[in-house]
Amino acid sequence: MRWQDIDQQPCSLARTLAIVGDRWTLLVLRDCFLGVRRFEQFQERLGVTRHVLSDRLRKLQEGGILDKVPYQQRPRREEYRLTARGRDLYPVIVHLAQWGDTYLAGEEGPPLVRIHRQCGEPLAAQLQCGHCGETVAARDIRVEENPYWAGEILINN
Amino acid sequence: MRWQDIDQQPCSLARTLAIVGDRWTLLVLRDCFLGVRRFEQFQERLGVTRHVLSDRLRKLQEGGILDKVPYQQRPRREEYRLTARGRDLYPVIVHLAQWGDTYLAGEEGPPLVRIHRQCGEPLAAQLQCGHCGETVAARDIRVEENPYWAGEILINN
DNA sequence: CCAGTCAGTTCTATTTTGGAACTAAATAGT
DNA sequence: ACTATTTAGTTCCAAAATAGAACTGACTGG
Repeated sequence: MRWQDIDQQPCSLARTLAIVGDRWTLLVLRDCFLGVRRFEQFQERLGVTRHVLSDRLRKLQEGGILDKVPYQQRPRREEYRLTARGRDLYPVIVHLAQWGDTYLAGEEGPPLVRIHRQCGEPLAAQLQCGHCGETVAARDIRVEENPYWAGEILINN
Repeated sequence: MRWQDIDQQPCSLARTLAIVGDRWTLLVLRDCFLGVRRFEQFQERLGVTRHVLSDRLRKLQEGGILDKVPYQQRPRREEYRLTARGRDLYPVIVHLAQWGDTYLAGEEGPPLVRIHRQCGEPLAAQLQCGHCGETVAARDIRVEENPYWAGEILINN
């Protein structure tokens, strides 16, 4: 199977990765959440080739994650801003970054600290169940299959 | 900059993506969390080429996310199991999948539902601050720079 | 002896990426 | 008027990664 056909699968994760799962894309989103909006600034900060950056920004736009909005006329120039849908990916970015903070940081410690404004402490990100409010670990979850795709997705061995 | 040098950056997210940010890798992890452990099963479920699968499993191993453990001798065969570090990536998988459930599912609805055993309801994943227990959105976070890398990471415009 | 299982490796063709140069549409300075 | 500068790209080619298929090795079971 070609990667470009991955969005044809029913799996929600596969479909999401069809938009954000390419090389560089999640780093582009990292910078979006740090306030970066312009092509030149993405390019300089990431070190990605302009060609690839252009492609990724277009895909993020098509996926409804970024909006391309003009910030000046004459010459017309546009910048990229997170949509509401895009902001919903924040937990993904935070958990990936926190995993790196925990397991991959050097002696100097992590380069950035995320402070939770409400409590003033560094954010210790956890997965929470919106229903009961409890903190959730992998083993607390049981997976049920949508009967429509019965037998295709879960393993039963 | 080449993608393979991305782990040289101080950014924790970049370092994490050096391990899990390649095509197919997060889908391999999805299957790990569904209980898949064997090469043939990953290959059949994902449709990824054996070559690439072999490469990704090796990188996940080297990154401490999977353990390769023998499940039989004669002929010796090995399977791949999530380590504790690997299980810590569960929130990433859940949030990516939930984003797809929300924005990309077809009329039939999402293919899988994750049930929170403790409360019996479908998981509505949220980002929680481990300090105060509150639910966190992107705008609740302020970012501070480690003085060691002063000026290199944040934008100040 | 032959077919089958499992976890890969090897091979070639196609696709994607990296690096550099180039373009377009202006503005600012000399 | 000419030149340099800014910004957001596009174009070109070489190098690297991926897709698809076949092949290997170490067995087991009939």
